[in-house]
Amino acid sequence: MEKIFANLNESQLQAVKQIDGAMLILAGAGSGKTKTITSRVAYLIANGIPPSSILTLTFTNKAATEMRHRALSLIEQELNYMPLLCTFHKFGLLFLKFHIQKLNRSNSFVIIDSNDKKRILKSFESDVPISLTNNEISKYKNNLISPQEAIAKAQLKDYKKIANLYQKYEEYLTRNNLVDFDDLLVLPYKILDSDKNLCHQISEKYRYILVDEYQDTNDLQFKLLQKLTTAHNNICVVGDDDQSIYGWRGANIKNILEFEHEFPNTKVIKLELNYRSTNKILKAANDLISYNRNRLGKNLIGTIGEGKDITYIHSDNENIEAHTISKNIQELISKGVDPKDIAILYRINALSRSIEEGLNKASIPYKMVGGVKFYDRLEIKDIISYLRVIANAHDDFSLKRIINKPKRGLGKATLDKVTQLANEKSISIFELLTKHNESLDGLITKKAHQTINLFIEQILQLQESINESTYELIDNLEDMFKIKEYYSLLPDSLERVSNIDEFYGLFRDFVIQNPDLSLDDFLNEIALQSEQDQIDDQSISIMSIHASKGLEFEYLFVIGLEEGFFPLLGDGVNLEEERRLGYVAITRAKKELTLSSSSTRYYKGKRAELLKSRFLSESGVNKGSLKIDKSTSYKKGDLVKHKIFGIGRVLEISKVKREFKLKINFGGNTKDILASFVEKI
DNA sequence: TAGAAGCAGATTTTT
DNA sequence: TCTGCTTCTA
Repeated sequence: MEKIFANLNESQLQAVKQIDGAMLILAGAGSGKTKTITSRVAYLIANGIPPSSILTLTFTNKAATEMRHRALSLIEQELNYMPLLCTFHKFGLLFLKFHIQKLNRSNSFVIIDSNDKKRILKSFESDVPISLTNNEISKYKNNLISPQEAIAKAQLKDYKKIANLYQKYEEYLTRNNLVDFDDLLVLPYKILDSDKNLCHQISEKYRYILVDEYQDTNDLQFKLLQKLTTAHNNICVVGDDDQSIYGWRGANIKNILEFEHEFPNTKVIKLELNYRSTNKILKAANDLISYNRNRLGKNLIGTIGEGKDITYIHSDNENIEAHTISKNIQELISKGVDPKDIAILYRINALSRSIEEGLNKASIPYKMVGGVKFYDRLEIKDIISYLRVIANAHDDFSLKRIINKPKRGLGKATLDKVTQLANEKSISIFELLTKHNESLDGLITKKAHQTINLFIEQILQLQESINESTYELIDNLEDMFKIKEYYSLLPDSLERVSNIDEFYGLFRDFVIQNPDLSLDDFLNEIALQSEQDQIDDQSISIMSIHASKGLEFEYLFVIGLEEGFFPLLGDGVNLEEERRLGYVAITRAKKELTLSSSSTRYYKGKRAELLKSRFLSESGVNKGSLKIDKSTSYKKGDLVKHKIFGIGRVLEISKVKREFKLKINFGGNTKDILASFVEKI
């Protein structure tokens, strides 16, 4: 027990020691959130709660892994049962493995990732943009709206189309026994919702539920938690409303703001002591976030001293900015600072280019976090597609991806004909090629037909081979299709081939470590795995602010503090969420923070003139920057000045998400403009 | 069928 | 400006 309590402050101790009931732990940045949650798990077990009745849910595998390690290091007794500590999605996967048959589906399903989803949608050939369709389908699913309901509800033409695509997509998934990320939460919810007994049983099983990063839960995750707590009220959530930055993805900040109302007798504990940053950095963060209204309210209190002033750099353009920052970083490194303690953050990935150039010129090695993910790489996706086809030959989608890779002379023309015929017969392509092989006669060239037959033969052979040994599958696959050889002749061959080797190694490891699991299991496992951020020990890191969440750096640079870039302005932008992003960015810094802005920036082929970000003044870093007075109000008839349109008169004032939108008449031209873009004169 | 040229579109993205 | 995808041509 002493080991568990060691190094916990009073509020942390309180959060750890209360076993029963609902609890909301508001954990500010750097306040020892992980320590608290893992100590709590250890404490529950030390108090005789069976590990099997504790469920801890996180958002990332990384968080889950780290917590598992830390919790286990605190648990002193021998465990014959590990407490389940995993991501929401993994939990959904485990649940579906046992219960998906309640929906009349087989548990040999395969998980598809968001790229696969887009490709499937694309194959439906619609004139509605894929990204919109993709998002809307996700929304439908998360709001538990069925395709039929969506079709019935749709008013606009495009939405009718989207609703139809949604239906097609869902049919495609069930037909191919595929499951997307949304399904991993939606389907378990549906099952629990329709089967009260099972719901009660599961809730009884997990009598103690902990949720990490609660501010990022969406409506469905909330509903799922309600189901899991039908038999009790033992739910402990940890989060920080000020760090809610995934609203655009469906995370609902209301979940944390209204937690106390949803779960009876909630005990609220605030962790405000910060063990990460200097007081100066914390003050900037506190000042900035104080401009938000939609928050529970808390302050970060420093524990490690004043520290240095925040540095502010303003440059004429992004190249000078990159140069200056590179120089500063060189200086830090020459003073003996470890490069891995340095990071550069930006709001949008497009800003990385100039910085990368600057770093390259200065010969500073860097690691870009959150670039192309390992499993998203072309060569890896190809091999995964091979494995998928071997696991489930009716996966048309994967089959199409590999049927001409390596090139075997099966082009678009052939493939289109085959696809069309399969569609006509309402069977999978594989089925067409095996059972109705003769129907291809005359349809495609003789050569193509022969090639297809050989290909099918090879796939069938590999399918046979896994019954004997999964371990050798990879070697057989490589022997048969020479994928490495194919990639060794293409650009970036060195990297690609080494990626392939790494993947092969991963596969073999998995088979050795999980001899009972099937190829399906392997595929599902990797679908849920994002890249483990292996931050290179040798180099500094550059990444988006989103990607920096949960990380910390001694020396931190945040670039692009300009109106329009950060905060990003435009359609559907939520200024408070932008501000929370600013808060997340600032609170990543431990020792020294540098904020940087530029007067102009090349973006989408144009050089844009920019104003300094309001966040600079709100955080007290640059008083002279654009200051948006909380009390500034416009009246009809006020004269205002716009950088481009010049002087105009306000005709109308409306409010969009806490921002004022003005209708302004510029010499006869009427325009809608956000108040932050004009100056009152 | 495979490369070359032409063209739209370009926030953030834990799973 | 740069990327990734479609269309064009040998």
